[in-house]
Amino acid sequence: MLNVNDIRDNKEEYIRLLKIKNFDASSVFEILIRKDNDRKLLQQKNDELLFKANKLAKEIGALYKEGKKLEADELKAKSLILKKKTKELHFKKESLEKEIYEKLKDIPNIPHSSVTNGETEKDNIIIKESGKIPILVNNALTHWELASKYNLIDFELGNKITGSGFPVYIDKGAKLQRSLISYFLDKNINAGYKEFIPPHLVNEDSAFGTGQLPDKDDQMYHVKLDNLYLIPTAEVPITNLFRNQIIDQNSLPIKCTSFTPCFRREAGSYGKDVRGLNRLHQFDKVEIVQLQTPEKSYQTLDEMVNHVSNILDELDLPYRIVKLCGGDLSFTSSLTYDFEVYSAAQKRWLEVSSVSNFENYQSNRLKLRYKDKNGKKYLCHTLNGSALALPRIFAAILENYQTEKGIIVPKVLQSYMDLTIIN
RNA sequence: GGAGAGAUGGCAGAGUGGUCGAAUGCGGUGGUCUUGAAAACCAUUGUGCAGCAAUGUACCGGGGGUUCGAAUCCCUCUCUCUCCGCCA
Repeated sequence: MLNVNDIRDNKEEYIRLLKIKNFDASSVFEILIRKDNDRKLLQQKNDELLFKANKLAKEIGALYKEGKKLEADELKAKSLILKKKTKELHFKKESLEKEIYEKLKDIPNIPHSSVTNGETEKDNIIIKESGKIPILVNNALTHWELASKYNLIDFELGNKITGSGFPVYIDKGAKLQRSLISYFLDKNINAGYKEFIPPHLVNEDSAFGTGQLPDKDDQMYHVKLDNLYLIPTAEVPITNLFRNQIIDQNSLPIKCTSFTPCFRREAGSYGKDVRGLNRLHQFDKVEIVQLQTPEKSYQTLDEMVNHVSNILDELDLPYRIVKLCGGDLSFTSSLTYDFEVYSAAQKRWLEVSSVSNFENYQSNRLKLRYKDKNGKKYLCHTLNGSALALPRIFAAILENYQTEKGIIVPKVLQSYMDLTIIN
């Protein structure tokens, strides 16, 4: 969520930048600034009245002690009038604040100045391509065919016990999955990230803090009886670890990593690119999260992008990094780089990571701040990315590493798998 | 699921109608002392909002109420803990 003071200070620039996200902010900003000015006036007036009322109350107390009951009763009458007025002002202010909030929550985050115009993913900019696309055997199989051929994943069993989008990993499939998780976590920990295993269900406050509520509640699984939500990503519990905190600047950046399953209803996306592991309701992901000062957050974003690149290099998968255009950028992000690996049998690029800087859009809502040497408080910048999402990496490994003899295990995974080929 | 207790500043913990934004201890920060450190001593140390500032105002789990005046009384919600039961 943006805050009004920033909007007031940077109005024209914000309007210009939000156009890149195809959001016309000019009239909303006018309304917001006007309402906020009204709010300030109300605050001043109300404080003044309360000041008087507080003073009267003290005087009344003193008079009672002196036994001057009559004079005290006179002041009481005065005080009652004041009290009535302050109550009125209080409610006015409250409703004004609510109106301001309602407007603010519908304004997307300001894109970074380097974000380009564009409507859809077609307008994204490929900033790096790496690795070479493998030449596959003649009748190369897709990952779902390979998964079934080598009995690595049973999609039918998942249908039986839950429904579509809930695969069952079996035997070497399960081990490959587990190896990838361990490998990713080890890489992240070596890069200075601290590992967390958070709860997989979160309360309303947490879902609100990272912005899934109030608007995206239909994308989360909801446990009604306890009013808890299954996490759609580790970002939710991990970022919320720091909700309502004031962090010492010296302890920034804070770097966290976490492996969790992710649960997504994916309402409305049925029937679209959903074969095999391409789109699931439950999938595993290793996430990285950083908290950083505004001055260094873009440096940190680059660092995170390099880190993810490094993992994909080691896995020897062909990938490209895409910088999202304004139209494709998410509501809450200022700048996002997507990582896509090439899945050679499907002949498709699959998104496996999305690394974003949210600047203070999340932290404003989370009340996540840091304190500098002089004790001044500022909102943190929050960043996160996948390092990495499992299913599509799994898919790409099966497809790209397939040979007539079986699926070669990528070098860096061999020690985890205790195996060099799946056949 | 049954019974009970509780929610106060970074933590611990006092405070049952005015002098309480809140004692005290621990912790943090700064200083004195010291060659340095420890100890000791002194000072300082919550957050939001409004204001250039002085300052004002709000906040003692959330919401509502009583009162001239509420951390303190009443109502309500939420959460936490303890014991019993069940169970990994």
